[in-house]
Parts: sequence; C-alpha cells; structure tokens
Amino acid sequence: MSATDIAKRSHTGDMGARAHDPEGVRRDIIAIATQEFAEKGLSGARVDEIAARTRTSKRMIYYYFGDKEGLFVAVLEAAYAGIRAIESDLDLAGLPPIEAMRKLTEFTFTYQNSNPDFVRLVMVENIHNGTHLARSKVIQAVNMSVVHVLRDIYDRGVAQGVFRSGIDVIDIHMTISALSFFNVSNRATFSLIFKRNMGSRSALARRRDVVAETVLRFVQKA
Amino acid sequence: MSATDIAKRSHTGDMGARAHDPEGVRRDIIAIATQEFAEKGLSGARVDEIAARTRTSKRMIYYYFGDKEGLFVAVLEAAYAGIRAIESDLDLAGLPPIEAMRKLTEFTFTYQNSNPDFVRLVMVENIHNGTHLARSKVIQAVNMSVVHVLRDIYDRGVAQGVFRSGIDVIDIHMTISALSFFNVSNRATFSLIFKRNMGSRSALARRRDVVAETVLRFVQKA
DNA sequence: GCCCAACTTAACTGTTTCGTACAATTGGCA
DNA sequence: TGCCAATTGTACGAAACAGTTAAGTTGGGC
Repeated sequence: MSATDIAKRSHTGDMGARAHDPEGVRRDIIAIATQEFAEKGLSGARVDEIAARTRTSKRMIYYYFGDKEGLFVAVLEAAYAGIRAIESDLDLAGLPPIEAMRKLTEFTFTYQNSNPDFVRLVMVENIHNGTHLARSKVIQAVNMSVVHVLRDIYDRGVAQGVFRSGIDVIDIHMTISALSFFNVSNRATFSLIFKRNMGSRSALARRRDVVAETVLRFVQKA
Repeated sequence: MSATDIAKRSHTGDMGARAHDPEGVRRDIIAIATQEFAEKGLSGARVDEIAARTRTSKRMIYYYFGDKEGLFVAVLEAAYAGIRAIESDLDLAGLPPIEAMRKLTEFTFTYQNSNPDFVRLVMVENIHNGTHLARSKVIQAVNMSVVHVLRDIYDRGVAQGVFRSGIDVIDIHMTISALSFFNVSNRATFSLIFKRNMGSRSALARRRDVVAETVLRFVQKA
C-alpha cells in the first residue's frame, strides 16, 4: 500500500492499463478484504473500513463486486485458489507411501497454521452454512485434486503392503484436515482453557509431529 | 430447557417471584440468544430480533445483561455449563482403559454432533479471539475436568501395558476434540466440496467409529 | 392498605452502515 | 483530435441498529 505506483509501469501493452489498472485494483481490494473478513467475519467487517484501507474508493468495491457478499465470494475464491497452487508443487508421487503421507500431512498442517486468514475465512463461511461457496462455480473442483494425490499414495501403500486396505481416502483427508484446521480455528479458546500457547514455534513443531504420527498410525498395517 | 415453569414453585420465600420471574426470563433470553448467535454470529445477530422472539422485551436484555456482548458472554457460559453436566455422568473410571477411551471419544463426538449450537458458538468465539471467554471467570475450570478423566484412563492403560507411554494427555484430548469438532464446524464446506452428506445418521455413525479407531490406534501399544 | 424496589413496556435517539446518484476523468481508437 | 466506454471520486439517502429515556406496573413486607 506504500509505493504502489510501480505496478502501472510494469504492465506490458497487452491491455490498456496505466492509470486505469483494473486488475491491480481488484487484487488490492481482495487483499484488504481478506484481512477484514478473516478478522471480523462477514457481518463484522465494514465496507467503509475496507474501502478506507484500499488504495481506491468504496465505489470501486461496488463497481467490481456488486455488493458486500459478492466481495466475500471473490475473497473466498482467491483464498482457495492460493492453496491449490502450492499443493501441486509437492511432487509426492515420487516418494514411498509412508514418506509421502507424512509429507502431505505436514504440508497441510504447516500451510494452515501459516495462513490463519484462510482458516478463518473457511470458519466464517461455515457459520454461514456454505451459501457463498455454493454460489461459486470455481471452487467446487479445487480441493478434489488433494483426493487424487491421496488416492495415489494410499493405493501404492496398500499394494506395497505397508497400509491396511479398506480405508476411505476421504476419511484420511478429513482426519488430516481436522487435525490441522483445529489447531488454528480453536486456538483462542483451547489455549485459554488449557493454558497452552498453541501458536509458539516449538508447540507447532511438536503438534505437527503428533498429527503426522496419528495419521500414519491410522493407515499403517502394523 | 423445555418445561421450566417448575422453578418458580420451587422457590422458597427468600425473594418474591411469581409474575415476576427473573430466572425464567433470563433463561428464556439466553435460550433464544443462543440460537441467534449460533446461527448468525456475534455481529450478525440482532438484539431486536432476539428481543422479538423472547417472551419479554429488549429493555430486559439490557436490564439483565448490560449490552450485547454481556449477553453473548452469558450465552457462552450457559453453553459450556451444559456439556460439563453430562460429562460427569459417564462413569469411565469403572471401565477398562481401551473401552473407556473409546466411550469417551464416542461421547464427545456424539455430543458435539448433537449440539451444533455449542460448536458454532465456540467457532464464533474463536473468530473473536476468545476475548469473551477470557472475560468470564466461570468457564476456565470447566473443561479441565475432562483432562482428569483422560489422565485416569491413560495412566491405567499404561500401567496395564495396553497404551504406550510418553503421550501428553492434552494431545489426546486435542485429537478427540479436533476430530469431533471438525465434523460439525466444517460440515457445510466439506460436504459441498466432497459431495458428502456428513450429517446423515449413517455417515455420523460411520465417522464416529473411524474417529474412535483413530484415537485408539494413536494411544495403543501395538 | 400502602410503600418501595424489582421489574417491564413502548417510544425514541443518534449513529452506523450498506448502497447509490451523478458528475468527472481517463486513455484507446476511429 | 475528439468521441466513447471503461473507470473513479464525492456526496448523499434510507434503513438498520445498539442502546436509552421515562413512565409505568407488580407484588411482598411492614
């Protein structure tokens, strides 16, 4: 938000965009709105507040996103798109099943703990019963890729005799997600009740290992 | 919370309360507010709406709870008090460690899935970083009882050689909570993305068993 | 029976907040 | 160059909303 006039310059001539920079404005609005919605929820966030922190004005929010809910949908879409992009870079197909499963679990845990905004947006959306996600066409297919990755790992594990058979991969994914998600979503109340700092570097590293072990013990044959 | 007019009668003459029924009014307000806050969040819920659904008026909310946040704190306290009451009736000390651990896990899972309002209130409170829970003196000790129950089960399991040693009981509790909580908190988005009805009777029973198995595999020696 | 404190009601207030009307600007293109 | 469509800024409206004012009512103790 500081010296942001550079973006204009760097644009090639593909589309007129110098003082007019619709994409940049969109991204700017979404970035700020992400923070506000994640921090205060859908009803708690204020359009005026978002607009004030943007490099542009409130009028632009309505111009690009229609209304507050339209903005929220766009924010959700951007958030889900973020995790997908990184997920595909993991290259788990090359690893032995056990290592791959551990790495996938650790990645999920670390990603969610490093991106509390993402987790909180999903919480907010769930409070609203997923109505905005349902409205979005883009997101539906996004997380399905994880299942394919998981399926490959699991099937290889069963074939090699290191994983027991008969497990639903969605169950595995649900377990990995739940254990990773909870550490962020319930950090405030849990830390308070049990007097733990769940956010410290060491606590996170320890819990990450426990989660990975939990998942492995669930799928392994032994 | 249903037929609650008995309380009036049972009141001794310590304080006048017949047409004046402060406790009844309080409970009524809290019951309605619980639904509204759970459904729409702290900012999303409307005091006027809560008041309208109450048998009394908006002025009473301010009379008894000071302001909207005071009401939310009272709602949170009531919600946490609910789970504690039932938890102590489980009598797990009499069961062998493995059975006790399974029963505790199944109870937690079933309770949370049967009380989505409780789960959603905790979600809402976490979105607000636990500031209201921190303000409440009552709740701090509440959930600690679970840890004692768990400690007893775990220690007996280790002593009998069926559980491996060196596990932090808070980790066990966190795992049980996470796996139970997620099934309610993320039901909307998860069901949508993976096209599963996580709320059906059969899906719940199946998942409950998977969760119990996950916990047992985590603590058992084998 | 009457007085007082607890309780209750309805109408009201001052802000906050989403959303819009309308004017103005900008840059590509004919 | 000058037009046109895509943007952008300013000021405002109308409704929603948390919280309050002020005037009761109710019932129990004296």
